[in-house]
Amino acid sequence: MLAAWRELNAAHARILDALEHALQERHRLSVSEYEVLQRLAEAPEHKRRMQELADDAHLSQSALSRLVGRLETAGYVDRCICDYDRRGIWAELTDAGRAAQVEAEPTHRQVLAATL
Amino acid sequence: MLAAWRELNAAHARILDALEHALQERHRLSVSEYEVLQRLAEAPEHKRRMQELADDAHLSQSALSRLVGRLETAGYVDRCICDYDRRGIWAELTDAGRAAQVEAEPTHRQVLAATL
DNA sequence: GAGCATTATATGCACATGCAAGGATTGCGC
DNA sequence: GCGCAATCCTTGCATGTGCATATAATGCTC
Repeated sequence: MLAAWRELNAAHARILDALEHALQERHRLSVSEYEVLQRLAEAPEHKRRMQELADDAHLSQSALSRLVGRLETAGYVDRCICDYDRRGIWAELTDAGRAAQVEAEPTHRQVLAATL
Repeated sequence: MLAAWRELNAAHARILDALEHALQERHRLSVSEYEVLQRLAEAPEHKRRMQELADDAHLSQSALSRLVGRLETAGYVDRCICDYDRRGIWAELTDAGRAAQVEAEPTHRQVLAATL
């Protein structure tokens, strides 16, 4: 039980480290940032609610809010208000954001292939 | 490949969160802090070099240095200089530290049993 | 043994994260 | 329609983390 947890932890740390360094070095993206771009790329209309993204990325609301803020500053994402529930916010991938995700995808895939 | 990584990530996040909250609530310890106490408890003479502990906990040197600083402040660990290599530092579990680890162990085990 | 690269740890700094609180909107009960 | 709890997001704050650097000790080369 303890051994299994330690193995899981070790594998996670190893892969995350490799991803983090490769994505940062080659694309100036953190793993969480790339993960959000990827989820948006998969989503219908390239849109997703903030709370859904937080769940996807295993982040708190506040952490995700600031992460999307960074992506917005970078021009990768637009925030727009949900029509039928004005509390909600859609994060929507821009063309530049989609391009960045497409560019980073091979790196992501290669690192997984090498470490998983 | 991607799916496997996402599953690994999800499992890790779920278990880590549960451990973090339980250990914090019941014993005022973070997961990394408990992990270090546990490794020290397992070690011969309850002693271990800083670098080894950093590897155990998957932390950077600096993060581990400060973590041991916190454990020292709490009275759970002593730092002592290595005789035959005066650059090296042993972190040594105190009686209070050992007691804290023994007290927290059931929590750790229960959470793993419930989530793993 | 003098100089220099290497190893082991600590610290200044920047930053991402979580928690708690705030502000806005919705929906439910009456 | 009014009040009030619940939901969705943002922000102030404290803190843990990594990177780069500083300090100290070792060992290697000549």
